[in-house]
Amino acid sequence: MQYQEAKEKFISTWGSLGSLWGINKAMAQIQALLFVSTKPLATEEIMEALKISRGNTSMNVRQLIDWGIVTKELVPGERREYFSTEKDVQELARIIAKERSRREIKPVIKTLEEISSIEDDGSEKTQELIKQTKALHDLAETADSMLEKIVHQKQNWLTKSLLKMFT
Amino acid sequence: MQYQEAKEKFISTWGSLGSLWGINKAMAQIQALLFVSTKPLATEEIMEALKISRGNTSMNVRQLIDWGIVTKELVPGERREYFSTEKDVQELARIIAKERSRREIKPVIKTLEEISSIEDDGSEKTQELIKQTKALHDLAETADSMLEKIVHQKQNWLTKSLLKMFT
DNA sequence: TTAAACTTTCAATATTTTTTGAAAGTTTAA
DNA sequence: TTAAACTTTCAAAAAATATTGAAAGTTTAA
Repeated sequence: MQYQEAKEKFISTWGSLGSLWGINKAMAQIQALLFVSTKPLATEEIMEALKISRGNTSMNVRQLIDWGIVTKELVPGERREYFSTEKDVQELARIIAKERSRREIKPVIKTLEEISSIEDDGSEKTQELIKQTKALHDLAETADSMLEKIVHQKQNWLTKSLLKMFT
Repeated sequence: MQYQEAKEKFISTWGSLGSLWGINKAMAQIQALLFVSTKPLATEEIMEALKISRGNTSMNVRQLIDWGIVTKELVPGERREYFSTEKDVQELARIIAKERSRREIKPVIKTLEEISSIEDDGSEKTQELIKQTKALHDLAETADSMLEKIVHQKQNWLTKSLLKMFT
């Protein structure tokens, strides 16, 4: 496998993986492209490399910036914007974990809380609903607080956590 | 909020959450319905409750069985099949973690391994590709082995792991 | 100012994913 | 056997999601 092939394979693998971490294909591919690029890229270069439209590039780059994964690089004397992504995988993982918690897990916890606190009319089905939503609520809270604590450790959190956990 | 409303809210919340753990809406809704049901349900009852077609019900129940989340219950003297889901949330989480690792993380690790082991021609861009895919590969491996170890702990793994990790 | 060089927006279009429903398949009891 | 009671399959349709591209907007330099 040569460079070009390997690079394309990486971008497409990472792209189709987008759904796993909750972003769309183009967004994931742009991030992948920047991730292995040796220098910041401009809109035009991204369009060219991924064969996607200007509009698509613009919107998805904006979203990546929203997520805090991509930053604008201003090159002195140049008008156009260049983009680069966080290159440290652990930092990347921290950002993603934090955003997913905020965007998805937290709202679910809130909803489960609401549901599990409906009035208990004593019927078996109501009690089952309360019991099961409470159990899920507790699981979600535990998982989220785990995520949160992980996210607050900066350096080498994953490795450190692993060591603590299994020694 | 009354029982029926609460139940519907639970099913729809859980359903739209499906994407978070990698399954489609109908599948997640069926699981949610069974999760708060006080007894196993037949195809007809699921169709009725979720207003989905027979074909859709059949295929998604089958997938849930594939995942190991739902089991057939044979009621003596009845021909039709009844279905129920794992009711213990921790066991549920274990099954999901295990399946996602098998279906998604493991194949990605393999691909990253392939890409990061291309021949180093000495050029800057090749070295960057190798370096970055290696970093992702290592992160994915660490995360997956963490998941794997968690998954092997049976009782109260989440709580136990948390305690170990943050004390 | 003006206009060139860029970025953003969004309605229309294309693509992907999910769902339907009717036909085919299977199982069981008589 | 047969036929009733069920389940599965899958091509077509619908729904959801992503993408395009041209027009509108913005910024900068002269």
